Amino acid sequence: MEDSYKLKKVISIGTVSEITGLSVRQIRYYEERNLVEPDRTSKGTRKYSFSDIEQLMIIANQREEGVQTTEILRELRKQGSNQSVRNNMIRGQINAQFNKKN
Amino acid sequence: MEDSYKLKKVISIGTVSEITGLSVRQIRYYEERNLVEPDRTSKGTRKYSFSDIEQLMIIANQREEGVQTTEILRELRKQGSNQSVRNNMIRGQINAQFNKKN
DNA sequence: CGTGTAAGGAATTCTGACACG
DNA sequence: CGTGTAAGGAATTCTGACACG
Repeated sequence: MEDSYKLKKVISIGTVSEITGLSVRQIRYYEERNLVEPDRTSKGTRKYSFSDIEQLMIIANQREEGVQTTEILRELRKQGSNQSVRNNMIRGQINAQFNKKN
Repeated sequence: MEDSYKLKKVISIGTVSEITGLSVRQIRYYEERNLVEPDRTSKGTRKYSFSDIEQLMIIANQREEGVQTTEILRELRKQGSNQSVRNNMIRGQINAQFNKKN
């Protein structure tokens, strides 16, 4: 009836912190490094989707292995691990990019 | 990997209010009338699932038609419109109840 | 580079209650 | 019965910055 539950950005940062085990500081920092892109409410509070949370858990694992954020960013883009985006929208555009760049 | 996105209670009341168009007061009142049952964080703030939101939209429609909360409660229980619960857990128990009471 | 923390302010949420009806 | 609102307090979130490394 609505959108995909997985993609809807409705979860605030404190809850994301609890679920992922990351500190609020870390989550904000990963945004600064363009590893996640929450929505903002009219008053500026961040809202995340379940998909974002999964992305953050991938990031957390990479960080544990000592991978730097810049490296993680590359990998995320290369592998297209953000499957939700690929599955749900602009699939054509992304495919086009794949055909071009790879 | 995790649970069903639809059932996980992670959305705070302000966001639920925006999505459903109901006032925060109304949402709390429907809880008081046992029409929804959010989780509570350790510090007492309510957390709702997408399923709860759908439930609330059903309630909103009923209320617009002038149906009283007590009546809505009966209908919800009778029709088992909370499909997510039925689909995802204690299906056996609920079936048992159906066989008993109907 | 990645993350902690104290700082000050703004916005959220909570409960119990009074109001109207 | 269902919902608005003012009240006071507690907890959340935000940003920019300093710290360590």
